[in-house]
Amino acid sequence: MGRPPDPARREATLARATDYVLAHGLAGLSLRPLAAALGTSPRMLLYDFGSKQELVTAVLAEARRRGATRLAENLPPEAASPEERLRGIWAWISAPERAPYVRLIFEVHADGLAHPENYPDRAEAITNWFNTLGATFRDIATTPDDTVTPTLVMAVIRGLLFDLTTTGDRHRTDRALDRFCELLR
Amino acid sequence: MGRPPDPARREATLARATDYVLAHGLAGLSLRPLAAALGTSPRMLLYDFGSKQELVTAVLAEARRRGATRLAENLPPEAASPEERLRGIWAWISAPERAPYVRLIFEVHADGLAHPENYPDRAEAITNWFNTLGATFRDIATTPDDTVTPTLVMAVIRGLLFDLTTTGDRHRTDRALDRFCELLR
DNA sequence: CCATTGTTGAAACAGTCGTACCATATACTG
DNA sequence: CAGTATATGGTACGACTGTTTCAACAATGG
Repeated sequence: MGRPPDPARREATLARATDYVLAHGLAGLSLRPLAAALGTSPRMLLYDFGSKQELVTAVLAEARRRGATRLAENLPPEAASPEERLRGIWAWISAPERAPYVRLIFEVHADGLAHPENYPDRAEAITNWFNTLGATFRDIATTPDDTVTPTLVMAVIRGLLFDLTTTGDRHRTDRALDRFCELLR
Repeated sequence: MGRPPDPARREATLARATDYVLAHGLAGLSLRPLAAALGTSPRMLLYDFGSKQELVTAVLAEARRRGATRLAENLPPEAASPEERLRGIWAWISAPERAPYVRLIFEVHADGLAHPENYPDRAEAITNWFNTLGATFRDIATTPDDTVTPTLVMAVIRGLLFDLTTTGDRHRTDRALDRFCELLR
């Protein structure tokens, strides 16, 4: 008996909170402004998520879920050559529409360096869909279980993203990827 | 007339504040704990630096200055081959002793993504000594004023640092650099 | 109706933050 | 000595933080 629970409310809040975090970043996140933007109250956020830390964890999980989904939708066909796939992924991840996700990745990484205790599964949590991405390049590896080539490919992508987000110099970063493709041949 | 100013105090405070920031990170930096650790008071920090923001700016400038100095001291000789220089720089920057600097770089980068207004000269401030570093590889460029190859080299280093600081997997990241060296030949 | 369970608002708590204000101490000149 | 400039300590302000407490309201079942 009693009033039936409404799990949909928490889901809806989580989705909109994730939008908010992607738009405003993780660094200065505060319950009151977040609640105001979501049309709810800090009281309800804690009611639904228990604590700010748990809310953040849930938001990051949701963001990761979204990223993985969007990536799966936009992966170049298996049939394409490794180079075509690399170019496709770079074009996708470096597009302005992905900027909020990219920023969040760097924010989480930096926060994880200062507070590792908040990210118990940091290796998986942060690099999860980067690793998924890296698996795409397994066929340019030297041996079947070579993890080194995917690591290098991912490092180039991450490093160029660092550069691009800092300097905004798209031409130079695009050409650096071209150069890497040449080296891979 | 009057009591003579003591500029050395500000310098000493700046040096020790830089130590503190390198040890504790930028993210949660707060005047009271900082002052306590330095044996001074928030009052004096503001007296010497004007505001927290100006103090942070000064600390970052000092950290950058130190990084450039340490780098200059440890640069492999000009005579060495590009590959030897790349390996030397990787060994230097990825050493545990450089971890505080590396963390600070990633923290500043992430903060700059969220608050670009605090880093008016971000392209220079953040990438300054990375660019200095990149200049070291000018001779493996395809043309005299090629900025693309240094960009790629720096991206590999930054990307591998991201990976190493996240996963702690030194073996895999070291081998990824080996692989990059092979590609460069 | 009542009892029960889920939901929500308003307010307060205990703390931290950067910073400003006021007094005082210190070290120098004349 | 007085005069004057720098250097400090102490304190308080106003705004914020995550979280708790208490009360009320809503929707169900009996």
